Amino acid sequence: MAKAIPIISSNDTRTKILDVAERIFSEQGLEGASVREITSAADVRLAAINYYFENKENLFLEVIKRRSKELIDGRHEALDAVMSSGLEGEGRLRAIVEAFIDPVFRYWYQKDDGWRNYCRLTARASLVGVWRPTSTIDFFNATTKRFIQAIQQTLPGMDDYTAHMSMSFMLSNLLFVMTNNKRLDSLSEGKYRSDDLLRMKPLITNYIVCGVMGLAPKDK
Amino acid sequence: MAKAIPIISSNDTRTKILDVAERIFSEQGLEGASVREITSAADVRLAAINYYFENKENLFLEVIKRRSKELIDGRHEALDAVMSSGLEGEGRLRAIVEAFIDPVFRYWYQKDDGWRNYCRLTARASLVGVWRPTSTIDFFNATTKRFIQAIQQTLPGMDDYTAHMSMSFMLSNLLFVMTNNKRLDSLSEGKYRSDDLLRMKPLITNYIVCGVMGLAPKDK
DNA sequence: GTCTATACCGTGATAGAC
DNA sequence: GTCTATCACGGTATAGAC
Repeated sequence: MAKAIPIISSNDTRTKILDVAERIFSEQGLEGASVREITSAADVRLAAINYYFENKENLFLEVIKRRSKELIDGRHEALDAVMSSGLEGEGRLRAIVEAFIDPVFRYWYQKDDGWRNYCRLTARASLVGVWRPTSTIDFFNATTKRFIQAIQQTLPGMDDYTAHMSMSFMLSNLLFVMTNNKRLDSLSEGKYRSDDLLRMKPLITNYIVCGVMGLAPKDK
Repeated sequence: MAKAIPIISSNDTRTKILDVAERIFSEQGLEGASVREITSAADVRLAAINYYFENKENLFLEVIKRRSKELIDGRHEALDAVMSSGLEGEGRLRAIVEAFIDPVFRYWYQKDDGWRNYCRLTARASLVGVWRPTSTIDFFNATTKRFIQAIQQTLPGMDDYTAHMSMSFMLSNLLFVMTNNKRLDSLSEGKYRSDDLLRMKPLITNYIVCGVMGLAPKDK
Protein backbone atom coordinates (compact mmCIF):
# COMPACT_ATOMS: atom_id res chain seq x y z
CA MET A 1 0.00 0.00 0.00
CA ALA A 2 2.69 2.46 1.04
CA LYS A 3 4.51 4.07 -1.86
CA ALA A 4 8.24 4.64 -1.79
CA ILE A 5 9.23 8.23 -1.33
CA PRO A 6 11.92 9.47 -3.70
CA ILE A 7 15.23 10.11 -1.96
CA ILE A 8 15.51 13.64 -3.18
CA SER A 9 12.89 15.11 -0.94
CA SER A 10 13.89 18.26 -2.82
CA ASN A 11 12.99 20.17 0.30
CA ASP A 12 9.93 21.38 -1.54
CA THR A 13 7.16 19.10 -0.48
CA ARG A 14 5.11 22.23 -0.14
CA THR A 15 5.59 23.24 -3.75
CA LYS A 16 5.05 19.71 -4.97
CA ILE A 17 1.73 19.62 -3.17
CA LEU A 18 0.69 22.97 -4.59
CA ASP A 19 1.52 21.88 -8.14
CA VAL A 20 -0.42 18.68 -7.92
CA ALA A 21 -3.31 20.22 -6.01
CA GLU A 22 -3.72 22.89 -8.67
CA ARG A 23 -4.21 20.27 -11.31
CA ILE A 24 -6.47 17.98 -9.33
CA PHE A 25 -8.62 20.76 -7.88
CA SER A 26 -9.08 22.20 -11.34
CA GLU A 27 -10.35 18.85 -12.56
CA GLN A 28 -12.50 17.86 -9.61
CA GLY A 29 -13.15 20.90 -7.50
CA LEU A 30 -12.60 21.39 -3.81
CA GLU A 31 -14.93 18.66 -2.61
CA GLY A 32 -14.50 16.31 -5.52
CA ALA A 33 -10.77 15.99 -4.96
CA SER A 34 -9.58 13.95 -2.03
CA VAL A 35 -6.49 14.80 -0.07
CA ARG A 36 -5.44 11.19 -0.40
CA GLU A 37 -5.47 11.50 -4.16
CA ILE A 38 -3.43 14.67 -4.00
CA THR A 39 -0.86 13.34 -1.57
CA SER A 40 -0.35 10.08 -3.39
CA ALA A 41 -0.02 11.86 -6.74
CA ALA A 42 2.52 14.18 -5.16
CA ASP A 43 4.32 11.30 -3.49
CA VAL A 44 3.96 12.74 -0.03
CA ARG A 45 2.26 11.45 3.09
CA LEU A 46 -1.30 12.16 3.99
CA ALA A 47 -0.46 14.26 7.02
CA ALA A 48 1.77 16.56 5.00
CA ILE A 49 -1.26 18.55 3.90
CA ASN A 50 -2.31 19.26 7.43
CA TYR A 51 1.23 20.05 8.40
CA TYR A 52 1.88 22.55 5.62
CA PHE A 53 -1.59 23.88 4.98
CA GLU A 54 -3.61 23.15 8.09
CA ASN A 55 -6.54 21.77 6.13
CA LYS A 56 -7.88 21.07 2.69
CA GLU A 57 -9.82 24.28 2.17
CA ASN A 58 -6.80 26.31 3.12
CA LEU A 59 -4.68 24.41 0.63
CA PHE A 60 -7.25 25.33 -1.97
CA LEU A 61 -6.97 28.99 -1.06
CA GLU A 62 -3.17 28.82 -1.14
CA VAL A 63 -3.32 27.40 -4.64
CA ILE A 64 -5.41 30.38 -5.69
CA LYS A 65 -3.20 32.85 -3.88
CA ARG A 66 -0.01 31.55 -5.44
CA ARG A 67 -0.47 32.94 -8.93
CA SER A 68 -2.80 35.77 -7.98
CA LYS A 69 -0.01 38.31 -7.53
CA GLU A 70 1.21 37.91 -11.07
CA LEU A 71 -2.30 38.24 -12.44
CA ILE A 72 -3.12 41.23 -10.30
CA ASP A 73 0.17 42.97 -11.06
CA GLY A 74 -0.39 42.49 -14.75
CA ARG A 75 -3.73 44.21 -14.48
CA HIS A 76 -2.41 47.10 -12.43
CA GLU A 77 0.46 47.79 -14.78
CA ALA A 78 -1.81 47.73 -17.78
CA LEU A 79 -4.28 50.03 -16.08
CA ASP A 80 -1.50 52.43 -15.10
CA ALA A 81 -0.49 52.65 -18.72
CA VAL A 82 -4.04 53.38 -19.80
CA MET A 83 -4.67 56.06 -17.21
CA SER A 84 -1.54 57.95 -18.11
CA SER A 85 -2.23 57.70 -21.82
CA GLY A 86 -4.06 60.37 -23.69
CA LEU A 87 -7.04 58.17 -24.40
CA GLU A 88 -10.55 59.38 -23.68
CA GLY A 89 -14.13 58.19 -23.87
CA GLU A 90 -14.88 54.93 -25.59
CA GLY A 91 -11.27 54.42 -26.64
CA ARG A 92 -10.15 54.65 -23.07
CA LEU A 93 -12.94 52.34 -21.91
CA ARG A 94 -11.81 49.77 -24.44
CA ALA A 95 -8.25 50.04 -23.17
CA ILE A 96 -9.48 49.56 -19.59
CA VAL A 97 -11.42 46.47 -20.55
CA GLU A 98 -8.40 45.08 -22.31
CA ALA A 99 -6.20 45.82 -19.32
CA PHE A 100 -8.55 43.71 -17.26
CA ILE A 101 -8.97 40.73 -19.52
CA ASP A 102 -5.69 40.58 -21.42
CA PRO A 103 -3.57 38.90 -18.74
CA VAL A 104 -5.97 35.99 -18.66
CA PHE A 105 -5.88 35.52 -22.40
CA ARG A 106 -2.11 35.76 -22.40
CA TYR A 107 -1.58 33.21 -19.63
CA TRP A 108 -4.12 30.88 -21.17
CA TYR A 109 -1.72 30.04 -23.96
CA GLN A 110 1.43 29.32 -21.97
CA LYS A 111 2.99 25.97 -22.82
CA ASP A 112 2.46 24.63 -19.34
CA ASP A 113 -1.12 23.72 -18.37
CA GLY A 114 -0.65 25.36 -14.99
CA TRP A 115 -2.19 28.69 -15.82
CA ARG A 116 -5.12 27.22 -17.67
CA ASN A 117 -5.89 25.02 -14.68
CA TYR A 118 -5.47 28.00 -12.43
CA CYS A 119 -7.90 30.09 -14.45
CA ARG A 120 -10.55 27.40 -14.45
CA LEU A 121 -10.12 26.87 -10.75
CA THR A 122 -10.18 30.51 -9.76
CA ALA A 123 -13.11 31.37 -11.97
CA ARG A 124 -15.22 28.58 -10.59
CA ALA A 125 -14.31 29.29 -7.00
CA SER A 126 -14.90 32.94 -7.65
CA LEU A 127 -18.36 32.36 -9.06
CA VAL A 128 -19.68 30.12 -6.36
CA GLY A 129 -17.36 31.08 -3.53
CA VAL A 130 -16.27 27.96 -1.82
CA TRP A 131 -20.00 27.64 -2.06
CA ARG A 132 -20.58 28.97 1.41
CA PRO A 133 -21.48 32.58 0.60
CA THR A 134 -19.38 33.83 3.50
CA SER A 135 -15.98 32.75 2.33
CA THR A 136 -15.82 34.47 -1.00
CA ILE A 137 -12.42 34.99 -2.44
CA ASP A 138 -11.31 38.51 -1.75
CA PHE A 139 -7.76 38.63 -3.09
CA PHE A 140 -8.98 40.43 -6.15
CA ASN A 141 -11.25 42.99 -4.56
CA ALA A 142 -8.75 45.83 -4.38
CA THR A 143 -7.98 45.50 -8.08
CA THR A 144 -11.64 45.32 -8.93
CA LYS A 145 -12.30 48.52 -7.03
CA ARG A 146 -9.60 50.33 -8.96
CA PHE A 147 -11.20 49.29 -12.23
CA ILE A 148 -14.60 50.47 -11.07
CA GLN A 149 -13.10 53.84 -10.36
CA ALA A 150 -11.37 53.92 -13.71
CA ILE A 151 -14.60 53.21 -15.53
CA GLN A 152 -16.42 55.90 -13.63
CA GLN A 153 -13.73 58.47 -14.37
CA THR A 154 -13.76 57.57 -18.03
CA LEU A 155 -17.47 57.97 -18.52
CA PRO A 156 -18.40 61.33 -17.03
CA GLY A 157 -21.68 61.37 -15.16
CA MET A 158 -21.89 57.64 -14.57
CA ASP A 159 -23.16 57.07 -11.05
CA ASP A 160 -21.49 54.85 -8.53
CA TYR A 161 -24.06 52.07 -8.68
CA THR A 162 -23.91 51.82 -12.45
CA ALA A 163 -20.13 51.67 -12.33
CA HIS A 164 -20.32 48.81 -9.85
CA MET A 165 -22.77 46.96 -12.03
CA SER A 166 -20.68 47.56 -15.16
CA MET A 167 -17.78 45.91 -13.43
CA SER A 168 -19.97 43.03 -12.26
CA PHE A 169 -21.18 42.39 -15.77
CA MET A 170 -17.69 42.54 -17.23
CA LEU A 171 -16.48 40.22 -14.52
CA SER A 172 -19.26 37.74 -15.12
CA ASN A 173 -18.48 37.62 -18.83
CA LEU A 174 -14.81 37.01 -18.20
CA LEU A 175 -15.29 34.46 -15.44
CA PHE A 176 -17.75 32.55 -17.54
CA VAL A 177 -15.18 32.21 -20.29
CA MET A 178 -12.48 31.31 -17.80
CA THR A 179 -14.47 28.48 -16.26
CA ASN A 180 -14.06 26.74 -19.56
CA ASN A 181 -17.32 24.90 -18.95
CA LYS A 182 -18.34 22.90 -21.96
CA ARG A 183 -21.66 24.61 -22.58
CA LEU A 184 -20.53 26.14 -25.86
CA ASP A 185 -19.33 22.77 -27.03
CA SER A 186 -22.62 21.07 -26.24
CA LEU A 187 -24.80 23.91 -27.50
CA SER A 188 -23.00 23.89 -30.83
CA GLU A 189 -22.69 20.12 -30.89
CA GLY A 190 -18.94 20.30 -30.98
CA LYS A 191 -18.73 22.94 -33.66
CA TYR A 192 -17.21 25.51 -31.32
CA ARG A 193 -14.84 25.03 -28.45
CA SER A 194 -15.05 26.70 -25.08
CA ASP A 195 -11.27 26.64 -24.77
CA ASP A 196 -10.69 28.63 -27.96
CA LEU A 197 -10.18 31.92 -26.16
CA LEU A 198 -8.30 33.37 -29.10
CA ARG A 199 -11.42 33.30 -31.20
CA MET A 200 -13.56 34.71 -28.43
CA LYS A 201 -11.34 37.59 -27.58
CA PRO A 202 -12.50 40.23 -30.06
CA LEU A 203 -16.12 39.31 -29.35
CA ILE A 204 -15.93 39.52 -25.59
CA THR A 205 -14.07 42.81 -25.80
CA ASN A 206 -16.65 44.32 -28.08
CA TYR A 207 -19.52 42.98 -26.08
CA ILE A 208 -18.25 44.44 -22.83
CA VAL A 209 -17.32 47.80 -24.31
CA CYS A 210 -20.66 48.22 -26.04
CA GLY A 211 -22.53 46.95 -23.00
CA VAL A 212 -20.89 49.41 -20.67
CA MET A 213 -21.29 52.24 -23.17
CA GLY A 214 -24.98 51.40 -23.14
CA LEU A 215 -25.05 52.16 -19.43
CA ALA A 216 -23.14 55.42 -19.76
CA PRO A 217 -25.04 58.70 -19.67
CA LYS A 218 -25.71 59.87 -23.18
CA ASP A 219 -23.91 63.10 -23.99
CA LYS A 220 -26.07 65.38 -26.01
CA MET B 1 -31.06 9.64 18.68
CA ALA B 2 -34.01 8.44 16.62
CA LYS B 3 -36.57 11.15 15.98
CA ALA B 4 -40.29 10.42 16.09
CA ILE B 5 -41.91 10.43 12.71
CA PRO B 6 -45.15 12.39 12.48
CA ILE B 7 -48.18 10.18 12.10
CA ILE B 8 -49.41 11.87 8.98
CA SER B 9 -46.89 10.42 6.63
CA SER B 10 -48.80 12.55 4.13
CA ASN B 11 -47.78 10.08 1.52
CA ASP B 12 -45.41 12.68 0.22
CA THR B 13 -42.07 11.90 1.72
CA ARG B 14 -40.70 12.49 -1.72
CA THR B 15 -42.00 16.03 -1.90
CA LYS B 16 -40.93 16.76 1.65
CA ILE B 17 -37.41 15.69 0.77
CA LEU B 18 -37.37 17.82 -2.36
CA ASP B 19 -38.55 20.89 -0.45
CA VAL B 20 -35.96 20.58 2.25
CA ALA B 21 -33.19 19.60 -0.14
CA GLU B 22 -33.85 22.66 -2.26
CA ARG B 23 -33.26 24.90 0.71
CA ILE B 24 -30.25 23.10 2.10
CA PHE B 25 -28.54 22.61 -1.25
CA SER B 26 -29.02 26.28 -2.02
CA GLU B 27 -27.29 27.18 1.23
CA GLN B 28 -24.49 24.65 1.20
CA GLY B 29 -24.15 23.24 -2.28
CA LEU B 30 -24.13 19.66 -3.41
CA GLU B 31 -21.10 18.55 -1.44
CA GLY B 32 -21.55 20.86 1.50
CA ALA B 33 -24.95 19.46 2.36
CA SER B 34 -25.12 16.03 3.92
CA VAL B 35 -27.92 13.60 3.27
CA ARG B 36 -28.20 13.12 6.99
CA GLU B 37 -28.87 16.80 7.46
CA ILE B 38 -31.49 16.75 4.75
CA THR B 39 -33.26 13.67 5.99
CA SER B 40 -33.35 14.77 9.60
CA ALA B 41 -34.61 18.24 8.64
CA ALA B 42 -37.28 16.58 6.55
CA ASP B 43 -38.14 14.13 9.33
CA VAL B 44 -37.56 11.11 7.17
CA ARG B 45 -35.14 8.24 7.48
CA LEU B 46 -31.69 8.19 5.99
CA ALA B 47 -32.44 5.46 3.49
CA ALA B 48 -35.39 7.37 2.05
CA ILE B 49 -33.05 9.32 -0.19
CA ASN B 50 -31.64 6.18 -1.66
CA TYR B 51 -35.07 4.71 -2.05
CA TYR B 52 -36.65 7.68 -3.80
CA PHE B 53 -33.69 9.24 -5.56
CA GLU B 54 -31.05 6.55 -5.83
CA ASN B 55 -28.29 8.85 -4.63
CA LYS B 56 -27.46 12.36 -3.52
CA GLU B 57 -26.39 13.76 -6.87
CA ASN B 58 -29.56 12.51 -8.47
CA LEU B 59 -31.63 14.15 -5.75
CA PHE B 60 -29.81 17.36 -6.59
CA LEU B 61 -30.72 17.01 -10.24
CA GLU B 62 -34.35 16.25 -9.39
CA VAL B 63 -34.50 19.42 -7.34
CA ILE B 64 -33.33 21.35 -10.36
CA LYS B 65 -35.67 19.52 -12.70
CA ARG B 66 -38.71 20.14 -10.57
CA ARG B 67 -39.19 23.82 -11.31
CA SER B 68 -37.40 23.85 -14.63
CA LYS B 69 -40.53 23.22 -16.67
CA GLU B 70 -42.25 26.32 -15.37
CA LEU B 71 -39.19 28.44 -16.04
CA ILE B 72 -38.68 27.02 -19.49
CA ASP B 73 -42.33 27.32 -20.45
CA GLY B 74 -42.36 30.92 -19.35
CA ARG B 75 -39.47 31.65 -21.65
CA HIS B 76 -40.96 29.84 -24.61
CA GLU B 77 -44.29 31.61 -24.30
CA ALA B 78 -42.63 34.97 -24.05
CA LEU B 79 -40.45 34.21 -27.05
CA ASP B 80 -43.45 33.06 -29.07
CA ALA B 81 -45.12 36.37 -28.38
CA VAL B 82 -42.05 38.28 -29.50
CA MET B 83 -41.56 36.34 -32.70
CA SER B 84 -45.12 36.83 -33.80
CA SER B 85 -45.06 40.52 -32.95
CA GLY B 86 -44.21 43.14 -35.50
CA LEU B 87 -41.01 44.11 -33.76
CA GLU B 88 -37.76 44.36 -35.70
CA GLY B 89 -34.12 45.10 -35.16
CA GLU B 90 -33.00 46.41 -31.80
CA GLY B 91 -36.55 46.58 -30.46
CA ARG B 92 -37.04 42.93 -31.18
CA LEU B 93 -33.67 42.05 -29.67
CA ARG B 94 -34.66 43.86 -26.50
CA ALA B 95 -37.90 41.90 -26.37
CA ILE B 96 -35.99 38.65 -26.83
CA VAL B 97 -33.62 39.50 -24.02
CA GLU B 98 -36.56 40.33 -21.78
CA ALA B 99 -38.30 37.09 -22.70
CA PHE B 100 -35.21 35.27 -21.49
CA ILE B 101 -34.57 37.07 -18.24
CA ASP B 102 -38.05 38.19 -17.15
CA PRO B 103 -39.25 34.88 -15.69
CA VAL B 104 -36.30 34.85 -13.31
CA PHE B 105 -36.95 38.37 -12.11
CA ARG B 106 -40.63 37.59 -11.66
CA TYR B 107 -40.08 34.41 -9.65
CA TRP B 108 -37.42 36.07 -7.55
CA TYR B 109 -40.05 38.11 -5.76
CA GLN B 110 -42.55 35.40 -4.89
CA LYS B 111 -43.47 35.36 -1.21
CA ASP B 112 -42.05 31.91 -0.71
CA ASP B 113 -38.25 31.59 -0.65
CA GLY B 114 -38.47 28.50 -2.82
CA TRP B 115 -37.84 30.16 -6.14
CA ARG B 116 -35.05 32.33 -4.89
CA ASN B 117 -33.30 29.27 -3.51
CA TYR B 118 -33.96 27.49 -6.75
CA CYS B 119 -32.43 30.29 -8.80
CA ARG B 120 -29.31 30.43 -6.68
CA LEU B 121 -28.95 26.70 -6.84
CA THR B 122 -29.51 26.33 -10.55
CA ALA B 123 -27.26 29.22 -11.48
CA ARG B 124 -24.39 27.89 -9.43
CA ALA B 125 -24.77 24.36 -10.67
CA SER B 126 -25.12 25.69 -14.17
CA LEU B 127 -21.92 27.71 -13.96
CA VAL B 128 -19.67 25.05 -12.58
CA GLY B 129 -21.57 21.97 -13.63
CA VAL B 130 -21.67 19.58 -10.77
CA TRP B 131 -18.04 20.58 -11.01
CA ARG B 132 -17.10 17.63 -13.12
CA PRO B 133 -17.17 19.19 -16.59
CA THR B 134 -18.92 16.15 -18.03
CA SER B 135 -22.17 16.33 -16.17
CA THR B 136 -23.37 19.77 -17.15
CA ILE B 137 -27.00 20.45 -16.72
CA ASP B 138 -28.70 20.10 -20.03
CA PHE B 139 -32.37 20.65 -19.24
CA PHE B 140 -32.14 24.16 -20.60
CA ASN B 141 -30.21 23.49 -23.77
CA ALA B 142 -33.19 23.24 -26.10
CA THR B 143 -34.51 26.59 -24.94
CA THR B 144 -31.11 28.15 -25.23
CA LYS B 145 -30.81 26.97 -28.82
CA ARG B 146 -34.14 28.55 -29.69
CA PHE B 147 -32.97 31.87 -28.34
CA ILE B 148 -29.74 31.67 -30.30
CA GLN B 149 -31.77 31.20 -33.43
CA ALA B 150 -34.06 34.07 -32.53
CA ILE B 151 -31.11 36.38 -32.06
CA GLN B 152 -29.61 35.36 -35.35
CA GLN B 153 -32.86 35.92 -37.21
CA THR B 154 -33.29 39.31 -35.63
CA LEU B 155 -29.89 40.64 -36.58
CA PRO B 156 -29.45 39.92 -40.28
CA GLY B 157 -25.99 38.81 -41.27
CA MET B 158 -24.89 37.72 -37.83
CA ASP B 159 -22.93 34.51 -38.20
CA ASP B 160 -23.59 31.37 -36.24
CA TYR B 161 -20.56 31.63 -34.01
CA THR B 162 -21.32 35.19 -32.99
CA ALA B 163 -24.92 34.24 -32.20
CA HIS B 164 -23.68 31.44 -29.96
CA MET B 165 -21.33 33.78 -28.17
CA SER B 166 -24.00 36.43 -27.77
CA MET B 167 -26.14 33.90 -26.01
CA SER B 168 -23.22 32.78 -23.85
CA PHE B 169 -22.55 36.32 -22.76
CA MET B 170 -26.19 37.01 -22.00
CA LEU B 171 -26.37 33.78 -20.07
CA SER B 172 -23.28 34.56 -18.07
CA ASN B 173 -24.67 37.95 -17.08
CA LEU B 174 -27.96 36.47 -15.96
CA LEU B 175 -26.45 33.50 -14.13
CA PHE B 176 -24.05 35.76 -12.31
CA VAL B 177 -26.93 37.80 -11.00
CA MET B 178 -28.90 34.69 -10.13
CA THR B 179 -26.10 33.18 -8.06
CA ASN B 180 -26.68 36.00 -5.65
CA ASN B 181 -23.07 35.81 -4.58
CA LYS B 182 -22.21 38.62 -2.23
CA ARG B 183 -19.50 40.18 -4.37
CA LEU B 184 -21.48 43.35 -5.01
CA ASP B 185 -22.11 43.70 -1.29
CA SER B 186 -18.46 43.37 -0.39
CA LEU B 187 -17.19 45.49 -3.28
CA SER B 188 -19.50 48.32 -2.30
CA GLU B 189 -19.00 47.72 1.44
CA GLY B 190 -22.67 47.03 1.95
CA LYS B 191 -23.93 49.99 -0.05
CA TYR B 192 -25.51 47.80 -2.72
CA ARG B 193 -27.17 44.45 -2.38
CA SER B 194 -26.73 41.53 -4.70
CA ASP B 195 -30.29 40.40 -4.03
CA ASP B 196 -31.83 43.66 -5.21
CA LEU B 197 -32.70 42.35 -8.66
CA LEU B 198 -35.34 45.00 -9.15
CA ARG B 199 -32.71 47.69 -9.22
CA MET B 200 -30.46 45.70 -11.50
CA LYS B 201 -33.05 44.87 -14.06
CA PRO B 202 -32.94 47.92 -16.32
CA LEU B 203 -29.15 47.85 -16.22
CA ILE B 204 -28.71 44.23 -17.12
CA THR B 205 -31.24 44.54 -19.92
CA ASN B 206 -29.50 47.53 -21.39
CA TYR B 207 -26.08 46.01 -20.99
CA ILE B 208 -27.04 42.84 -22.82
CA VAL B 209 -28.92 44.59 -25.61
CA CYS B 210 -26.10 47.02 -26.28
CA GLY B 211 -23.49 44.30 -25.95
CA VAL B 212 -25.17 42.08 -28.50
CA MET B 213 -25.83 45.03 -30.81
CA GLY B 214 -22.10 45.65 -30.67
CA LEU B 215 -21.54 42.20 -32.14
CA ALA B 216 -24.13 42.64 -34.88
CA PRO B 217 -22.98 43.46 -38.39
CA LYS B 218 -23.19 47.18 -38.96
CA ASP B 219 -25.73 48.12 -41.60
CA LYS B 220 -24.43 50.84 -43.76
C1' DG C 1 -44.60 -0.45 -2.20
C1' DT C 2 -42.88 1.83 1.77
C1' DC C 3 -39.99 2.27 5.52
C1' DT C 4 -36.41 0.84 9.29
C1' DA C 5 -32.13 -0.59 11.07
C1' DT C 6 -27.66 -1.31 10.39
C1' DA C 7 -23.32 -2.20 8.30
C1' DC C 8 -19.55 -0.88 4.98
C1' DC C 9 -15.99 1.75 3.33
C1' DG C 10 -13.77 6.20 1.96
C1' DT C 11 -13.12 10.83 3.76
C1' DG C 12 -10.70 14.87 6.41
C1' DA C 13 -8.49 15.48 10.48
C1' DT C 14 -5.40 14.76 14.53
C1' DA C 15 -2.53 13.00 18.41
C1' DG C 16 1.64 11.30 19.34
C1' DA C 17 5.75 8.37 18.28
C1' DC C 18 10.08 8.88 15.91
C1' DG D 1 9.82 17.62 10.23
C1' DT D 2 7.83 13.24 9.16
C1' DC D 3 4.94 9.20 9.50
C1' DT D 4 1.49 5.91 11.67
C1' DA D 5 -2.63 4.87 13.86
C1' DT D 6 -6.92 6.14 14.80
C1' DC D 7 -11.19 8.85 14.92
C1' DA D 8 -15.68 10.66 13.69
C1' DC D 9 -18.41 11.41 9.85
C1' DG D 10 -19.95 11.00 5.18
C1' DG D 11 -22.58 8.48 1.16
C1' DT D 12 -24.31 4.22 0.03
C1' DA D 13 -26.20 -0.58 0.01
C1' DT D 14 -29.11 -4.01 1.80
C1' DA D 15 -31.82 -7.21 4.63
C1' DG D 16 -36.00 -7.49 6.25
C1' DA D 17 -40.33 -5.50 8.80
C1' DC D 18 -44.85 -3.78 7.64
